[in-house]
Amino acid sequence: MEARSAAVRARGTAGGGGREGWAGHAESRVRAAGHRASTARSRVIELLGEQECVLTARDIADRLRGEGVGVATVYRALELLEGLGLIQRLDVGEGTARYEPALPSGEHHHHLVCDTCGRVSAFADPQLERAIARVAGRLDYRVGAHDVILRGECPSCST
Amino acid sequence: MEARSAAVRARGTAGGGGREGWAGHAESRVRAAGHRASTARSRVIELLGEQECVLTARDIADRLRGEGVGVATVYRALELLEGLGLIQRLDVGEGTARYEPALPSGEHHHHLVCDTCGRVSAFADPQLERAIARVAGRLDYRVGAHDVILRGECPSCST
DNA sequence: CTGAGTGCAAACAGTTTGCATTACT
DNA sequence: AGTAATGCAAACTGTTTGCACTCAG
Repeated sequence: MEARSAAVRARGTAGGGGREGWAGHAESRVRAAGHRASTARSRVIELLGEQECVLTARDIADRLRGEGVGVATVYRALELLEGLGLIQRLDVGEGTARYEPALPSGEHHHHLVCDTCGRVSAFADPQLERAIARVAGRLDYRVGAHDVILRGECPSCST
Repeated sequence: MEARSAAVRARGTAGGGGREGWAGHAESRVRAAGHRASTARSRVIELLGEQECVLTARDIADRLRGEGVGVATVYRALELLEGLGLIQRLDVGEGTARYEPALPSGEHHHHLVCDTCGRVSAFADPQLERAIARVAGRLDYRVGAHDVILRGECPSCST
């Protein structure tokens, strides 16, 4: 079995991959929610859409600073996108939040964090999802979402 | 099925519950690792042992300030205890880490976070553990630990 | 005595917020 | 023109660190 995220290509604006679709989708949802189409926010969406793996706010801010986009704007954009359910925040515990596009299909994955290099990768497993759904049903709790984080050593660090 | 943590009573220094055992265990492990038995650190351990649910560093610092224990010491104690595997850090994403005793038996649970009141509770589920073990085995990754967080609305908030 | 451990305060990192300015609509 | 959105810088929050002092061994 393989870590799913690796299968998603980061392709700039060219290809027809799933993420390009996401950026467009996000843009129109933001529009539909009554927000203006500002360039700064579009850059943030674009960047998130191009990326195959999770990005920190700092990653985004650093790469957009050259284009005159400020940190505050990045955070505000992320806040908006998260509020609309267009991105998902991931907290692996090093004090820095990471963000990734939430696919409209609802299809999602979970994360592997390397204790050595800190890199975050992704995996998906339907049986795990089923186990979670089952336990969520048992509990006296209205469960709406879930995160699973596996920690250990990635292949390149364990050599 | 029930949220397990609720079954663990917080009983001060009186009873024979599992956590009292933990405090003693932790204290001797710290000793064995070559550290002195300072009062401040003992207070932190004691407090963690009495508590039935996760505590933030601030919770601990606030409650120990009266006894002259400083914030830095709390963080240093938590760092040490985590390094020895005696406590487990939990990050639910609001920027504040939470800590709870790690039982020597290796027995552990996962957490429910209420999106409304922010309260954190616990649950355990052997089948979920099995599902995680299975997926961990499949992946090309040396998985050493895992966290599962379910988010939603707790019974008292969903009324 | 000696140094591990401490408390305080200053330093830090990530994130949020106030406000004057910019630029979609 | 009107106002959402921005950029900057200052404010905040949680955590870490430098340093002189204390107390367990």
